[in-house]
This record gives sequence, structure tokens and C-alpha cells, in this order.
Amino acid sequence: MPREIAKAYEPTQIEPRWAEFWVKQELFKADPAKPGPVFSIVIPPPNVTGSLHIGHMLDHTEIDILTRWHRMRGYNTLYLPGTDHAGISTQRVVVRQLAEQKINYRDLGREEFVRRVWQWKEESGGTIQQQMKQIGESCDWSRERFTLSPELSRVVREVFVRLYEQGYIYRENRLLNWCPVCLTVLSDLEVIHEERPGHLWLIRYPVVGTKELLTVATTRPETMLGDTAVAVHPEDERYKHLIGKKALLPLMNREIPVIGDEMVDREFGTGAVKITPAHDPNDFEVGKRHGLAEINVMTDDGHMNASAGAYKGFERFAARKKIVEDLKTQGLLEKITDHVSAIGLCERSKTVVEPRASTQWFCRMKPLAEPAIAAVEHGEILIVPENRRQEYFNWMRNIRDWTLSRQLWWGHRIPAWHCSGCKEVIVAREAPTKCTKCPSGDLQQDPDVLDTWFSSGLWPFSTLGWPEKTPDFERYYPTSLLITGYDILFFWVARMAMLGIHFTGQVPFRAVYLHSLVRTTGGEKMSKSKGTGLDPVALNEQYGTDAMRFCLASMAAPGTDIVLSDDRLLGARSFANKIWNAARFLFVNLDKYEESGAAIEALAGPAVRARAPYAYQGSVPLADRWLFARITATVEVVNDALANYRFHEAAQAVYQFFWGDFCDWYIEWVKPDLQNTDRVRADVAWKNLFAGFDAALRLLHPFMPFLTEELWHQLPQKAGAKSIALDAFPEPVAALKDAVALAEFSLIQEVIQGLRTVRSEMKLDPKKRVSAEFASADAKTRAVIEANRDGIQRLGLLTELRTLAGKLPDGGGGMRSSAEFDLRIPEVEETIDVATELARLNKEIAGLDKAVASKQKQLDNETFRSRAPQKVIREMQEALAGQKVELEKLSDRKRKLEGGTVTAS
RNA sequence: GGGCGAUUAGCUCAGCGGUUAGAGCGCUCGCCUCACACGCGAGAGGUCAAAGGUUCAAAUCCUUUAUCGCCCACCA
Repeated sequence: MPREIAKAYEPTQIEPRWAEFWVKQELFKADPAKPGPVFSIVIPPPNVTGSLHIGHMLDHTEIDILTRWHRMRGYNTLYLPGTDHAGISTQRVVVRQLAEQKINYRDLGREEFVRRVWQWKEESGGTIQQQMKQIGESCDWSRERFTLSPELSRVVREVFVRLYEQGYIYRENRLLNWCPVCLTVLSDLEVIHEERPGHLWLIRYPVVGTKELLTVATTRPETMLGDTAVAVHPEDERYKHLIGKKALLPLMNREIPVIGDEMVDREFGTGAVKITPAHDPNDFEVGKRHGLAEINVMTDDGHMNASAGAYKGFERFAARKKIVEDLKTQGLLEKITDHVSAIGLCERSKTVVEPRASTQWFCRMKPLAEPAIAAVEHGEILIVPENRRQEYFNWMRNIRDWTLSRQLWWGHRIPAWHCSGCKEVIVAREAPTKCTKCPSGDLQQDPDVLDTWFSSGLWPFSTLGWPEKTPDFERYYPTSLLITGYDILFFWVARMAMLGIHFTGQVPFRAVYLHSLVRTTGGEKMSKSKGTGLDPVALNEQYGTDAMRFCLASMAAPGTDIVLSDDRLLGARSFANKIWNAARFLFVNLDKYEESGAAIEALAGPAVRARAPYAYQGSVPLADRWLFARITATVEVVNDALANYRFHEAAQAVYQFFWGDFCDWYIEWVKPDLQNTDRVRADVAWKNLFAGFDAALRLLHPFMPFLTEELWHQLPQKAGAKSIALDAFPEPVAALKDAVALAEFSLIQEVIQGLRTVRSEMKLDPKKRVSAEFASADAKTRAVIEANRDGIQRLGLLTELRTLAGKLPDGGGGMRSSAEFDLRIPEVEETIDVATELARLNKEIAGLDKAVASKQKQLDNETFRSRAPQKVIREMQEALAGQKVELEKLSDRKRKLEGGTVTAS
């Protein structure tokens, strides 16, 4: 039956079919009962209501490459998908949607609001799963998980209660970062610092009962309304005498004490600091030390409140402006200077955060961090690349307690109940009906929810059934590997390490590979909000998912960020097309061959697994030996590269092999054999071509799953074989490492390329066949050429190739020399341009001269000869000898050309 | 204020102690050669940011400098 195959690869025609096939057939369903070493990996759960962005695409490409690679190598493989409820960001989205309908979410009430979020999750959730299926990720969809599902919520509660019972979790009043837009406290990690030009305002505070004015410096004048002291350094001669006196707080006309505190830096500003315990972390501490009142002058949403006197109702920055003006009017503003300060922004809303005192839930981290530090130190968790390990240590060793509570409605509600009778706080797995301390039955559940990262921190074990000892948990935990971006090393990876070790007694993953970020050409992190993001789904449609995956992989060098460009994508698309067309060549010719009555049996023989090429008359043709040697070498490189997360190296190796070796040389070389009238000869050629191509497809499959699946099915496969994804990855075979074949074929390549160069440089008609001479002093070299004369003549467009012993006596432009051989196309020697040829010769001679001189110099150096390894010396001597021969030949020819010995037109 | 990374061909990036430094794209020249013009063949193009140092040997290791970028940090 003739095969129908389009001229160009059209991914959109093919991808949906296989995407559906993989899911429907449940090919990637893991079975803990199956034997084999385990490779398990959990997805970094994307936001449930989100859609695939370019960062996911990179994550998922790397994960899927490694997953498919392991699966093909016989591992019991699990790639577990799922999503995150993403507290803050999901709530923000729904709040915004409601606002568009002129609804204030707070008016809806908690229950109704949460209902709406679930509703929205049902509507828009599923997008990303759909996209993941579309791009063919080989995950086990039967094990999909969601952080806010009843099952995982139970785990969250269990963990929280245990931590509480173990004394890790506590409640405390502290000054924390507050986002006036998201209306919740944030952990330190959720605040991003940005240097911004601002001002330093010098404000005069009159000292009561004196004529003195105490000038303080501040970057946030609006907070002065909440000042409860002015602090100076106790040893500061300028201000010492004022300690204990009162200052009159301008605008508020409130008397506040002047205090002495070591925290004041005498060098900075004026050496006097206003103290606002309710709005500044330092001041908060000072306030505690000195028993100062905390006056909060702002509302939740960043406006001035009743404590701000006349400024009540002003938005905080408007208040700042007004206050500065008023101070100026009253003559109390001494000076304004420019000042750059690091300002805290909410990671989500990018609003300037407001330090604010409140009572929150915290988790003690130091004791949890210690075993997690040790695990990395002892190599139980391997962090790649290495420099991230140091970052991990630095952060973990200086870890601070984690603010767990958030003033949100979407998330895991804290399992704590407050007794209205005695204020007792009860933490429990199930809602208690009455207080444990007093007879009251009036218990209110804590309104706060947990930080989203709390549930993500449990992900590797909560998804596998912990705390039950399920077969999944027993078999797949610890997971083998975690792949994610380095930007969430602290948010997520570190917390998983700590919580995983604490609760399971084992590391949650044996290795962490932190990949680069995809950036814009300007070096910025891609972001949808800035409009600099790339939509991977659109790109997949434009270039093909396989091309996209290959492109990302080929650029994913560990430790460096990726800048995706159209050029690279086009290159990858071309590669896909190249593979497609190689297949097309095979199939079209196979049809012709089969029409002649031959039949290729299913690829079940030994050669198919690339263990050995088929032989013709007892011996394997050189090109076939060479092909299999190249396959084996490539497999080795790929295996080694993937084992070390060097995706770019692996991609480059398969690219070079497929395009540079298989297409450019092997296919071209065997073309005539395929049509050979000697049926046995043709048969061997076909079998080896198929075996090579089949191995190449399997090698390529982890990178380009769709294309390879499509083509694999068109090859004559063994009965019952379902998918290339379940087929075997080629193995490196020692017996195929044929150094002789590699060297001999390489000589042939050199000769053919030499002939082509001469033809091209001498502007020979591309279609014209000419005769050539090959000369070598080495009989073996000549024998190789003679044995492969047909191929050389065909690819070198020759009518005839004569082989001579020794050197070619004379030569002009039609000549090419290496240390081992001379090559000549006599016909063009008469048409050369002496000047051009001399220029070329001079250039080559200059390069060789340099090389020879540098080697000679080194070899003449006593110290080099005594200290360098023998191998280096020997190799250099050999190289030098060869280059000297070549240099001599070229110089000789140059002399002859200059001397006019060679006649030229 | 600390820490990290980058600086290599026109562009985007590999290489990170041992032959005349590589790839893709772009460029030049020649080809619609019966798988592929998303192609084929042949080329040009780099004092590896700068200056010192270590070494028999340095893009590669060390120091300093410059420029760019990232992360961490409660100097008002």
C-alpha cells in the first residue's frame, strides 16, 4: 500500500491526533506494582485558573523530555500532574472581575465569594490541563491533584495541627508588610524591593519648654501623624541634653518624649529619628523597648484614618503631599534632599506595601531548616546548578519565621477556633463543639487562610496519599527529581525540603534541577502584564510543538537564562521538516522497492535495536558501520547529557547526528544501493537504513514526541507495538564503537569535500563531471579510497578517480593537499587565476605557520617537555609532523606558482 | 550594604586549563541535483570586555577595573 506523505511537515495536521491518542490510551498511567527502577516526578502545580505561559513550557518540556527518556529506558515512570489554588492571585482575579460588575467582593460575604471563586474555577480551570494534553505531556492524568481538593485539604489540616501540637506554630502581634490592595499581610518573600528615587524630608520638631528645634529626617512624612517619640543616640553630644524632654509633634500638636536609643545612626540624616511604632519595623522594636504607644494612622486600604486628625480620609500619598505643604507653610520643613531608597512592593499588585502591626500565625523555621540544610550538605538532595546550592544555604541559615496567615477568603482556612468566652484558641482537625477551657460553646473559626505555599510545600507527599502508606507513596516517594525555575527556590523548593523531611522522614526529592528563566530580548523576565510575554500555545501552532520543545531544549544550558528568538524557532522548525523529509524519502522509495516485489519485514531483527547492522556477503558495508558507530556515540552523548540536565548538549548531539550524519552523508551515500539490481544488496541497504532511521526516531522521541510518533507508526513495526513512547531508547553498544569505520569514512568525507571545494573555487559548472587524481604514500589509505571509489565519484561528481602512490608531483589551483594525501582535478589547473590561488595559499600558509611555530616553540621548551603529560606531548608531536608536511607541500606549490612553473591562463 | 551571574563571529548563544575557538541564524558565491529552497554545495567573519597575575600551557584559574543584569538586606 503506497504511503501518503505531505511534502512539508504540517504539525497542526498531526499533533491533535497523537495528543488524543496518548490520553485516551492511558499510555502513561503508572503502575506501582510493575517492576523496574523508579522515576517519579511531580509537576510544579500551575495556577488552576491560569493558562500555559512560556515559563511552564520550558518547565514542562524539560520534565517531559526526562520523563519520556526514563520511560523508554525501562523505568517505572510517574509524571504526576495537578494544579494549585493560588490563593492571592486567584482571589485577585475574581475580585477584579466582580469590580468590573461594580460589585465589592466584601459586600458579597465570605461564603458567597468563595462560591463564586469555585464557580470560576469550574469555568476557567481546566484550561491549563487542556493545554498540557495538547502539547503532549506524558503525565498520568488519573493521578491529577488539586491543592484545595478535599483530599489535599485534609493533609493540610493534618500537617498544620501536627506542627501546632509540636510547638512550631504560634500566634503573635508583629509589624508586618501589608498590601493595601490585596488587603492581606505578606511574608517577606512576597515583598520585592526596588530602588527608587525619593526624598529625605527634614522636619523640625519644637522641643517643649525650650527654644530649640529638633530636626528629624524621614522618607515617609505621612507616618509622622503616628509618631510617639523622637529618638537620638544616647552618646550624641548634639542631642544628649534633650533626652527626657518632650517634643511637640507638628500638625498633631501632641507632646511626645525624646528618647535615647542605640539603634540611631548618628551619621545618617540629622541624627534624630521620629519614632512611629505602628508603621516602621525599627520603630516597632524601639517602641517595645521604651513602652511607647502604637498609633496606627491608616486604614486597611491605605487611607488615613481617624487617628490622623485633619488628614483623615486622605489617600496615603496624597496625605504625604498635603503634610509636606502644611509643614512648609508652618516653617517646619527645613530641607528636602534627594534620596534613593529601597521600597517594598507587593509581588502581586506591585503596590507599595505598608508596614503594619497585627496578630498573625507563624511557623518557627530554624528547627525545620536544620535537617533540610543537612540533607543538601550530605547530598541526599542534589541541587543543580551548583551555585544555587549556595543560595539555598544562605537563605536557610538565615531563615526567619514564616508568616502563615493571610487575610484572604480563597484558601485553606486555618483550623483554629476562638472561644468567645475565654479567648482560648483551639487548634483541631475537626471543628470543636465546645471550648476546652471554659463551658462556652460559642466558638468562631479563625477567619484567615493559609499562605498558598503552605499547601504547595506538601505537594510531593500530599499528592501520593500521605499520611496513609499507599502503594503510590511507598513506590514513588521520595520523588526522583524536581524541575522548576530558580525564582521559586525559597518560596517552594526550600519549604518542600523542610516539610517533606519533617513529616515523612525522607527527602521529598533526590535532586532539584533549577532551570533558567525565559527572558525578553531586553533581558527582562517575560511578563504578561507588561505585554512582553510570549504565548507558547500560539507559538506551538505557528512553529509546531516539537519545534518549540526542541528549540527550548537546545537553548536550555544550565545556569543561563534563555532569550527565545524567531530565528531559533525557525531553525527548530526546519529541523522538524528535515526529519519529515528524510522519512518521506524513505517511504517514497520503499514504495518503489515494494512495487518491484520485495517486502521489508517488520523491524524486529537485531539491527532494529541498533545492536548490529546487517551484513552483505558476510561483511558490513563501511557506511553502515560508520552510521551505527555514530548512533552509538550519539546515544552516549545524549544519555550523559540528559543525566546531567544538559538539555542543550543532548539536543545539539541529536541535531548534528540526524542532519549532519544521517541526512547529509548516510542517505546520500546509500541511495544507489537502495535501487541496486542485486536484490540481496538492496535488501541489506534497506534494512540498515531503516534500522538507522528507527534508532534515530527513538533517540529523537523525548525531544520531539509528535513527529516521531507519527513516523514510527509508518515504519513496519513489530505486531502489537503501540507507541514509540513505550519502545526502547537506543542503548550504546560497545561493539558498534567502530573507530576504524569512523576514521575511514572521515577520510572519504575529506576527499569529497576537497573535491567540492576545488570545484566551487574554480567555478566549475556544477553539473559537469570531471576526472580527478588522488595520491597517498600510504597503501592503506589508498585501499580505502579504492574500495569506496564509486561513492566518491558519485558525490564528488567525477567521471573517474585515479589513485596514485606517493605525492602528486605538481599542482596548481586544482589541487588540495593534506598531510596524508594530495588531490587534483587536472582539468581546472589550466583555468586558475594565479592571484586568487596565491592569496588562498598565503592565507593557509600563514595559518599553518602560526600553528607550527606555536607547537614548535612548546616542544622546544624543556619545562614543557618535563611537565606536560606524555599524551599531550605525543599528540602535539604527531600534529606538528602532519602540519609540517602540509606546510611544505603548500609552500612548494606557492613557489611553483610564483615561479610560473604552472602555466596559467 | 552584601552575594551571584554575564561580557566570545553582525545577532542569539555554546565551550570553562592542553592541536589553527564552535553552533544556529544572518552574510557572500554557486545550485529549483528525481526527500527536503523550512533545501543542497562552497566560503567570509572573532587580538574570547580591559589590565595585571598563576601555569610548561589560559576564553577557560586568580586579582583589579568597567559595563549590564539578577538575588538577598528593617539605615530613618
